[in-house]
Formats: sequence, structure tokens, C-alpha cells
Amino acid sequence: MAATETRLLLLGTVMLFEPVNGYQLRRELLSWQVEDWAHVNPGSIYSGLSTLARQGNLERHDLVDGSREVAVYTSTASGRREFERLWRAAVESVDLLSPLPFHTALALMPLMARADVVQGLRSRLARIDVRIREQLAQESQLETVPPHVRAMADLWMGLGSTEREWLVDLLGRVAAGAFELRGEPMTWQPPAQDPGWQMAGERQRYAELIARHR
Amino acid sequence: MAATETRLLLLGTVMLFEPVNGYQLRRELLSWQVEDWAHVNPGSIYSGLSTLARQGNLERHDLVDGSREVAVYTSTASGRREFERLWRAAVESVDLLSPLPFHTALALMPLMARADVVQGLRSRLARIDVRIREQLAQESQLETVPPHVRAMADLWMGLGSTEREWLVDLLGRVAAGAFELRGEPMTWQPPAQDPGWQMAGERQRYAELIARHR
DNA sequence: AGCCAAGTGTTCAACATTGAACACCAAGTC
DNA sequence: GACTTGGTGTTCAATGTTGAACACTTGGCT
Repeated sequence: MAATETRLLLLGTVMLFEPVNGYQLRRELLSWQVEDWAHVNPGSIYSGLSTLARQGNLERHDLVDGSREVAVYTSTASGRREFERLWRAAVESVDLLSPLPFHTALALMPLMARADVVQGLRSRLARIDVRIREQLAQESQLETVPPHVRAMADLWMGLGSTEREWLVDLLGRVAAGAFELRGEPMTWQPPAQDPGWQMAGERQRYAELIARHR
Repeated sequence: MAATETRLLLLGTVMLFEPVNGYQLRRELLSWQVEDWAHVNPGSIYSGLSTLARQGNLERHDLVDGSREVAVYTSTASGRREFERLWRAAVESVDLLSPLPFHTALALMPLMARADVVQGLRSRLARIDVRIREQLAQESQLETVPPHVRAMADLWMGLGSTEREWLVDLLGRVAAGAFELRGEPMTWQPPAQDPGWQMAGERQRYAELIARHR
């Protein structure tokens, strides 16, 4: 959680599925194959959720569901503001060797409004251009560096340009209305075997228990 | 240190400069601009060094240099074996979203013999090809996934091909004898303002103190 | 000589991460 | 009805990370 990407991911995933418990989140994240890239193991989900709750970004409800106690989380108004802040920061973070925050933000793009996404991506593009220019400027003093470091710089340049090209295309499509973002009608539906789909019943029950408890 | 890249980096940097103290390492890593990519802050250098010493991969010498106590580290035989293991693992780790281990291994390439570097890079290439094939195979079932996730997959594909192309080139050059690797005559010299150069005197003194103490 | 600023070298308490292990339930199976 | 198997939901002690702060030295300035 030192890195903000776990905060962002948990906060966003709770917003997608709330009210939701830790195990449901874990199942959903596994099904996205997020375990592959973000490094979420059971422990960090639970400790991350409780940290976010302590900070007032999530609210924890200790419900009794049948004979069983469950810790169910919902987002708070300040948590949703925090999500926007984190999302913006992540989408603008240009670091070739830590691409996780950016990819996490991309995965959670549908939680942001179109104008914010366009603005965030534009800002990222500007930063990438700065990076590329800096890199080109340093090209001249490459004799001061061992040859294998120069090979690394070449790779960075290549990866940078690849991302830039892709980003220009994405930006164009988002600006032209592609994808379904926050506040827009949702037509895309997950396949039936998606656990996020299957847990709809439990989440409904949680919502009722929370409402009754107020 | 959960991630192995800090272990690899510290072990390798000690091998480059031993005998060396924590502050000298920090200075050197800063001058490489390693702070930018690996996330080494003062604390993790010292705790990493002491962990490596506890495990028998480094030896710690508490020297008295002038009026001052200094903790100076040297590598052990088992530490050098551990370095080779970690290096191989890092160079073969294909994970688009955690490229740090690979780039750390690249930076430390001169500590490995040419045959090992060639073998490691070949093995990486094979793994990248597997990844790319898997990705292409999943292309068919892309309707089961929200559209923005497909855009992410496109980026991954692009980054993967960019790295592959670069890797083929690098492999060719290493196989053809480019770069100066372990056990080969060193002709390249760091510029005079490099701290690694400047600390030569202190390291000489440390070496004598250690020798006397045996 | 006294004082400040910058450099050197390290520690440590607060905090986060890890993943194995726990406790429980439901649904078989013999 | 005892007994395993697999899923659900969570905790916790061990370990690692963080970066501010400490303690000391050196060199310059008045």
C-alpha cells in the first residue's frame, strides 16, 4: 500500500461492486487476472480495506448475514473524491519502470466521466512528450555512460514511442465518444460466468441489511 | 525487499565496489539516477544490507576508520552464487507491468560472463514469444471483456513487440562480442566526476583494514 | 575562536505487506 | 451419521519498508 496503486484499485473496485466484502473483491480481482499484474494477495486486500476505512474513504459495516458475521464495505463521499485524485495522479504518472499505476487507472476508466478521462490522457501525453525530449537531449552526452546503459536508453526510447502512438489513438477514440464511461448508459454486459454477476444476490441482501440498520 | 530487485541491486553493487559502506552505495546509486527507477531510499539500503549479511550473502566488517566507526560490506562466495541465481531469474522475468527486475539485471550485466548473458537473453526471448502467442490466442475471445480492456491488451501487444525487436538486436550484439563483460579486459572508464571513481581511496583503506584484521 | 552549512554514515519507530493458517459451512460419500 | 472435500471469509505474527532524524565531521566565514 506504500504504492498508491493498491489504494486506487481497492477503492475503485469497491465503488464498482458496493456493498461488498473482502472475499468477493478477491474473487472478482482474480477473475480479471489482476493477480497477474497488480500484486494483490488476500492479506493486502483486507489490510488495505481497513486502512481505507480508518481514513474515512470507505465505511465498514459489520453485518450478520444468516448465522455469519461479514465485514461489508461501501464508499464514502470523501472516498469518491480521493478516488478521483488518485486516478488523476495515476494516469499522469509517466514512469517506464513502474507502469502499474497507469494500467490500474486504465482498468478503472469507466468510473470517471468522459471529460476527466480526456483531460487526464491529454496531460499524460504532454508529460510523455517532455520525457522523450529530455531523453533526446541527453543523447549527446552518451559517452559519459557505459555502453550497456546506452542500450537500456534505446529500449526506453522505443517503449516510450510505442506508448505515445497508442495513447494518441486512444485519446482520439475517447474524445470521439468510444467506451462507456461514468454517467453514460451501459450497454455492455459481462458474460454469465463472471463472479461479479453471480454475486449480485448477496450484494442486494447486504444493501437491505445496511438500510435496515440505519 | 519483498521484491527481489532490491536484493539483486544491492548484491550486485556491492560486488562492483567492495569493500564499501552504505553511504557510498547510496551516493553511487543516486549518481546512476537509479533512484528514479528502482525505489531505493536510505532506509532500504541499510536494512537490505543487513538482511543480506544475516543470510550469509554479504560479510559485514565493523571497521574503525580514523576516529569513526564504519560498517563495510564485502561479498561472500555464497552471495556471489546467489547473485547469479537472482540475475538469471530477473532476466527471464517477463512481466510487462513489473519491468524493474529485468532492467536491474540489464544494468548489472557486466557482472556476468558472456555465455551466461547470451543464455539468459535467449531464454527471455523464448518466454516473450510464448507470451505473444498466448496473447494472440486470447484475441478471439475478446467479446467477453469490456472494450477498454481490449485497448489495454493492444498496448501490451505493442510494448511486447517493441521489446522483442530490441532484444533480438541486443542478443545479436552480445553474441557478436559487444560490451565488456565479466572476465574480459575493461577499456571503458567512468568520467572523473563519478563518485565511484572518487571513492577509490577510501575503499583501498577499507581493504587494508580488513586484511590487517584477519 | 565561534558559528553555520553542508556532507557523511546510520538508526529506528511507525507503518505496510505477506501468505499461511484458522474457523466455519455445505454438499457429497461410504 | 461420521468423514472428507471444497468453498467462504478473515486474522495475525513475522518480516520488510519508509524517510525523518540523529550524531558526528569538515570547511568556510566573520
